[in-house]
Amino acid sequence: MIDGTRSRLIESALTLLREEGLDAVTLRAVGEMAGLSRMAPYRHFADKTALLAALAARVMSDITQHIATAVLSQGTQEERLRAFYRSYIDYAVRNHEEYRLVFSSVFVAGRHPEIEQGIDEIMTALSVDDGTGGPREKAAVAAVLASAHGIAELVTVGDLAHKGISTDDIIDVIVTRATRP
Amino acid sequence: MIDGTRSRLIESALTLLREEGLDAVTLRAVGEMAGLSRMAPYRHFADKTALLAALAARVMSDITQHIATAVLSQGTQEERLRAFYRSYIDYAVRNHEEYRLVFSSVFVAGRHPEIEQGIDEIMTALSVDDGTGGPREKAAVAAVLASAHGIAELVTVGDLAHKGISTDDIIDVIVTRATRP
DNA sequence: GGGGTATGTTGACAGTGTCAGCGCCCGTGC
DNA sequence: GCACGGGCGCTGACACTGTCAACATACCCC
Repeated sequence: MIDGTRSRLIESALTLLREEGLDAVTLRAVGEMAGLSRMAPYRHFADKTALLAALAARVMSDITQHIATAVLSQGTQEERLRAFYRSYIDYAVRNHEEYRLVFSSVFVAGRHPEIEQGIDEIMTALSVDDGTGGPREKAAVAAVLASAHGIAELVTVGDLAHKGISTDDIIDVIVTRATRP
Repeated sequence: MIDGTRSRLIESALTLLREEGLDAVTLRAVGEMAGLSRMAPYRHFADKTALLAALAARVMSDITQHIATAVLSQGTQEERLRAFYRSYIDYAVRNHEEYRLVFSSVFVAGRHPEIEQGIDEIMTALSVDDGTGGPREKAAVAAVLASAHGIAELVTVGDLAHKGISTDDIIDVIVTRATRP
């Protein structure tokens, strides 16, 4: 354990996020839950945004793991792709408070390396076949991640279920197109 | 003009959002910019979230219009699809502060009808051909919107440009697959 | 032992969303 | 003509937030 207090703070924040939502993640509450004072987080994070970025990275590694186990048990390329979409969206819908923190408006591109690294890891886990990765392959992987994320948000914000649109149908459309010879 | 003050408040909020970012959209600032006091918004919106939802709806109609003009000038189905992706992502990247408000974590599925209606409108504008819309067609339309949104967020949060992944390549992968016979 | 660094604490402050309560104006019914 | 009620607006007050400053304590190296 390199820095026990730091990770204890992150775990406290994660618990608060899961049990009471993003609004409940205040520096005071995080400090208290970790058995410390309200200003303690400042010894480990520059400010609240930095704590949230670390929390987001923590969540992303959770997502990556959740997906990895779901994908690994599958055989064909098509099955793996389908399992990826299902498990990704499943995670996002079930834990949408923490999921959406990751893409929350507090983060700006190029300013939070840990988040971008998390995205990298998901992409790497996704591109099983060709580690070489020409620009075209990279783009294909990005397309998969992008559409998975898009579906997840459309479901949680746009309430697709009540529009008579099934998540499985969307996945089916995409996977069928992607695996067509 | 049904309710002048209400829309003036929304426009003030939009100006603040564009010029100073989401954090600058406080009830006090909005009221002041509209020439009113800090509590004035409460006569027109239940609370701050309601104001933000109305603002999001306002932004969505902007997006819809921006896309509609870009798509209309195109001929073939493939060209239209490509124009849709380009203009959607272009808007999101250029105005990402307001764009991401729409999918911001303040909104929960099923609780903000104006936002869901906005999503409906974009989808309707998208499905030019078959207004009939079987479940399969609806899913296809949702897939397009989802992937466009996903790319937009991956670009603004994940900083794809610095990973050597081109937005145009992603669009190309998707459009090619979608329009393949 | 002495000093420096890492860690944690309390005090204070400006800014926020929101509840209460008060004032003004205007249309309606008597 | 006038009381009245509702729509619209205002200020006062409050609890809560992130954060700056200043101070305390523990530990390590010389």
